[in-house]
Amino acid sequence: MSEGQQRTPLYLKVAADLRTAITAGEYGSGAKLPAEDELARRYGVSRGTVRQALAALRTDGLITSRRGTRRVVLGAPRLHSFGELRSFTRWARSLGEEPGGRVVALDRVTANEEEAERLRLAEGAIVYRVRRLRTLSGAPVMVERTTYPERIGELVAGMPLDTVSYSEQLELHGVLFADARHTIDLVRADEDDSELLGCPSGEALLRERRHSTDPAGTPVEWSQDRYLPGTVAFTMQSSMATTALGRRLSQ
Amino acid sequence: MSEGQQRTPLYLKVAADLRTAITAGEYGSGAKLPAEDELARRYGVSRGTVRQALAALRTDGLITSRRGTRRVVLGAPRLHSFGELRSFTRWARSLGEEPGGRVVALDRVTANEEEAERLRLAEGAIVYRVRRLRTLSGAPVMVERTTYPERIGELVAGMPLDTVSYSEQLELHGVLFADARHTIDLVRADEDDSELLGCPSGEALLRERRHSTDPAGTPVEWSQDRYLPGTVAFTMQSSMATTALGRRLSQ
DNA sequence: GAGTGGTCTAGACCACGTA
DNA sequence: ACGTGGTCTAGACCACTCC
Repeated sequence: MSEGQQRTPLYLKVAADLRTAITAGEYGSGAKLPAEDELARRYGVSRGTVRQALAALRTDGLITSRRGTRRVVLGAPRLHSFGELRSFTRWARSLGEEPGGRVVALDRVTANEEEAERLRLAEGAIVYRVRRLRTLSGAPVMVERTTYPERIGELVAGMPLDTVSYSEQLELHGVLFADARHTIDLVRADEDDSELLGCPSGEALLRERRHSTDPAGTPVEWSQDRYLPGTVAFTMQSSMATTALGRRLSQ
Repeated sequence: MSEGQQRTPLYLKVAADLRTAITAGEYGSGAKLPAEDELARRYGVSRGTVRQALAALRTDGLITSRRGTRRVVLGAPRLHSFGELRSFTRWARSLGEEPGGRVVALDRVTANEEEAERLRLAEGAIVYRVRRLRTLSGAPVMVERTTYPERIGELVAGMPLDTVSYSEQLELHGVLFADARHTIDLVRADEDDSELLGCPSGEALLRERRHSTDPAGTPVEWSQDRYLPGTVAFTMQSSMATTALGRRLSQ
């Protein structure tokens, strides 16, 4: 018997069901969720599976939890999936905006010290540097400077210059993104930024630096994105239990 | 027999042990961790406990994981604990810097619309607005505007004006912080910011807005912090499995 | 095919909150 | 005292990777 269907884990189905129930307002903000045992009975699964589902909602910031009382609904979160976070294109689409992009430069070079370290390559290894201007409904929003290791850069270099989403294309080629580390701070626009974004040189920009790895832990991308003021805000959720967020001194 | 000792969960001990082993360099970046069964045997715990420990390292961005292969070490993360993230004082101390603060204004007022919504209070409820200048080793770094619900504001108002850490004092009074939602973007310094921070009016500042709740899900704080450029960077970790991070359009 | 992580179950005991 | 979530165990089966 062929089982063509992709099986979703049980706990994800439970989580999805609870998530829709919450966002549909079945539990108001501040309401109490049913007990774990009750949910287990209701969904016909074990308590462990329910706990796995609830943990997912917890890290999304949808609910609290503490020993001794029922879980409490915090409210709808409006955070983004990993895909929307990683891909400008997906993010734009999820907002109903029309994403655009234009490659400004694409170079095949030997990695400098920082690139080699970030991408965990030997010094002098080949990398591809891509600079792109990203637009939202035609208006310039962000300048993206990305360095790819050779294997992935080759794929990027082979794509048409007007490719809207590299991420999606790369995924079609089997390049998977699994983890990312982000740093957000403020920088001044240099001459290139100023020309591309149409802002004064020296203007403050919101900068996100992103270091992504595939499921095997191999670095696949090292990027530096600079956003015009007023175009973007980053949001995140942290909790006593799970925190993957920090604050650093600059540089 | 009295058991005076506070018991730490087993899985946290295992996680701490693995964390130190990793940061001590026992596993180089890119190295493979022992299998779950092996770790379970080594620590004398069940596989479930090992998995709980590994999950913690995963959300810290220390390791990857995928079906079929051993977990791979990504490297030392340098993210902060929830406490260090929430408290300017704790953060500063963890860097070896000397935190300071000065209360600029403390008002007992009726909540405006935004405050009422954020703190989930009825419109017209009493809140406390506190404005403080925060310093690092004497140098101005950040202006903090915080709104507290009445119950907590009363505690804050009763503290000496030179109290360095409200957070720690509040915890001593039994006020616990459990979850927080953060938004990071860029704003222009207004007259007050400019005077306190000693920067030109209109200067770009890095802004963090923070909305914290206690373990019961009750809002305890709504704060807006404005950092001088070049003093701070925010870092975070996201992964395909667990993402509590997003990107929004401004406002 | 062997090894490994992902999912799931069933049951136990404990720590905390509330009444 | 009781209900609830947090921790922990033991065992099962599956999906994936790599040899």
